[in-house]
Amino acid sequence: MKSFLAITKALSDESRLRSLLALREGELCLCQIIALLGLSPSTVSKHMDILHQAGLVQRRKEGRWHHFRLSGREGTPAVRQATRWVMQTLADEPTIAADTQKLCCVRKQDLEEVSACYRAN
Amino acid sequence: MKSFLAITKALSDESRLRSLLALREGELCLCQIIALLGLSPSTVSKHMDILHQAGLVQRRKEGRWHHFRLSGREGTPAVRQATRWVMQTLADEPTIAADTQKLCCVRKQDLEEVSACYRAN
DNA sequence: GATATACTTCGTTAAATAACGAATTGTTGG
DNA sequence: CCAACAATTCGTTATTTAACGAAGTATATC
Repeated sequence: MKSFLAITKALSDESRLRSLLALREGELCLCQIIALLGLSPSTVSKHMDILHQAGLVQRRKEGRWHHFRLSGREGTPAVRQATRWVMQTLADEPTIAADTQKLCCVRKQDLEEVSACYRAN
Repeated sequence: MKSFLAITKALSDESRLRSLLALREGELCLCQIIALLGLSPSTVSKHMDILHQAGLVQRRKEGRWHHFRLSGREGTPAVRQATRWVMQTLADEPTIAADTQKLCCVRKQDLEEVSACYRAN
């Protein structure tokens, strides 16, 4: 029950849903998610921690950069089913379509560039 | 997005999850759910309203009694998928098993009896 | 029609949550 | 070693949310 509630609570925030959907196309660095959401680093870090605690995403550290990806096979059955549900239901949302656009640009940049960009704001 | 968030928010509270699971075996009257959860009528009424707004449950009024049931075929695809997920994942939870026991008794009583019981507290 | 009763609405309070910036941690490169 | 920097932790603030009881609404029964 507790772990199930961790999942539903993780899914009940728009920024976290957008982050999850953003990972559809593959791994992203925290700085890229910060650029996408336009929120402060501390806030985004917390969001990703909540998704990780719930088991919805996996993390990988490579030097200064922290990468996140969907749990996929590593997830529990509940997580896998939840992920399928979220992806299928939200894929056609306007917000998500816009994010996909934006991500397309973000992915082409160096990570250095991306973080320099949000530091400028 | 808004309607999806309505679902995830509705699912991110233990009392509401217990209520949903309780409806697995069929329709229940509000007073029966009050008896199950042991919360005040106003609180339970609010919980059921949140589940209804999210489309997860349907309501039916029969005189003084308000009955609730799972949306089933009446639900959107997102609702149906969410419901399957919840049911499959939580079916074996100890809390839910205990609720099932309790419900077994509650269902045998008259609705009159049931509400008299929580009014006593 | 009056009374009891099932539920809802409203106002209040306490706890959880999202957001931020400042300070801190850990890593890379000079 | 030190400066730059990606990310986290911490403390604060504003908003949301769960819970309750009191008052209101609607329905059955006398």
